[in-house]
Amino acid sequence: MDKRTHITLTALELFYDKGIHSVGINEIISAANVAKKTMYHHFAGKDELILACLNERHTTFITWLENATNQQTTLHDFQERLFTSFEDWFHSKVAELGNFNGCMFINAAAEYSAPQSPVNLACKAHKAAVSSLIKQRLSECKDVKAEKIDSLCHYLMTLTEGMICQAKVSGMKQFPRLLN
Amino acid sequence: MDKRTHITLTALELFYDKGIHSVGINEIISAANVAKKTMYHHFAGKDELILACLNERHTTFITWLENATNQQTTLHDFQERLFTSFEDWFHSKVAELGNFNGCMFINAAAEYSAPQSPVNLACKAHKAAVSSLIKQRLSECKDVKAEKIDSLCHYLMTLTEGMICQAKVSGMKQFPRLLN
DNA sequence: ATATAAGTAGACCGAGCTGTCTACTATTTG
DNA sequence: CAAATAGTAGACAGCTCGGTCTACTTATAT
Repeated sequence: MDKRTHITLTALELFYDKGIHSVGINEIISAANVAKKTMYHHFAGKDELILACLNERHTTFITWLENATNQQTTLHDFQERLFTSFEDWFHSKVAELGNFNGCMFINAAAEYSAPQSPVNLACKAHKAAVSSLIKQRLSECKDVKAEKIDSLCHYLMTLTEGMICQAKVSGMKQFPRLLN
Repeated sequence: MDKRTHITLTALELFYDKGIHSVGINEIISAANVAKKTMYHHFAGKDELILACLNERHTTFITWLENATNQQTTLHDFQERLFTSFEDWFHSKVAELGNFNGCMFINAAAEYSAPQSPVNLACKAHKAAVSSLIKQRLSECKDVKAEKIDSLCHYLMTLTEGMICQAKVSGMKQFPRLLN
C-alpha cells in the first residue's frame, strides 16, 4: 500500500478513536511504523493530515451509505433500511467504518468550532453530502411526492444525527420506531 | 462573586466556545483576571476545573429546561414547547446558556471518548438527567399513557439531539414538523 | 491587633508538542 | 550506471502546556 494512504488510514483510526487534539504526530508515526520525515514528506503538517483523514472518512462513509440504501422502492422500505444500516454501524458491524465512536465529523466539529476553519467546513460539507444522498434516495421512492422530499430528508437527518449522538454518548443504539 | 464560581464560569464559557483541549490554564486565568495560584487554590488541576464546569453547565441547562417546559397539559403542547425552547437556544436567545455552540456534553464526549473517564461519565449522566426530565414531563401530560412514555421520550430525545447537532454543524435550527 | 487565609504577579520546571535537520539506506527511473 | 526520489532513525530546536514556587499584598476572623 501507498505510504501516504497508510499514514492517512492509521491517523484516521487514531483520530476517530481518541479525538484529534489528543493524538500527536509521534503517536501517529509510531502506530504507522514510518519515520517522521516520511510523514512530513507527504503532508505539509498535521493540519493537512487531518484534512486528508476527513476526506478519506467522507469517501468511505458516503460510499458505504450509498451501497447500504440503494434499490429501495418505498419510503417505508427506505427508512427501515436506513435505520438498520445505521444500527449495524452503531454495533461496529460495518468493517470499513471501524469501531463505532460517533460521527467523525460531529466529533471534529466539536474540536474545531471556528465556522470558517478548514476542518469545520469539511464537516459541514460532509453533512450536506449525506443530506443530498438521502434526498436522492427519497426521490427514488415511488410513493414520495417531490414536494415532500425536503421535509422528509430533514426529518430523517434529524433522527439519524440524534441516534448517532445517543449511540455514542448513552449507548442507546436503536432507532425509535413508533407504532401507532 | 465567589472566586471559585467566577473562575468556573469563565472557564466554562471558553470551553464551550472553543473546546476543552483548545483552552489552556493560562488563557483561563487571563480571561478571569486571577492569579494562577488562585486557580490552583480552588482546583486541584485542570481536570477538576473541567468537571466543575460540566457540573455548572448541567445545573444551568436542566434548570432552564425544567422552567421552559413546565405546565404543559397535552403531548402536542409539550412537544411544541420543547421544540420552540430548543430553537430559542439555537438562536442564542437564552441568556443563561450563552452563545449557542452545540451541546457542551456532546462536545466534551467527542474530546473524551474513553467510556470510563470522568468527563465521559458526566456526559452520560447529563443525558440521562435530560431523558428523566422529559419522561417526567410526559407523565404530566393527560393524554399520554404510561406505557408510551419510554418510547415517546426516546423519540423526542432523538429529535432534540439530532437538532442540536444540525444547528451546530449545519446551521439548521428548525425542528422538522411533518404536517400529515 | 494579629494570626490565618486568600489573593496577585510572575518566574520557573519538566514534559510533550510540532516541525526541522543530519546522516544514512533503499528504491525507482532516465 | 547514475541521479533523483522515497525511505529510516532519531537528535534537536522552539514553543506551549500544566503545575509549582517565591515574595508580596490584601482581607478576614478571633
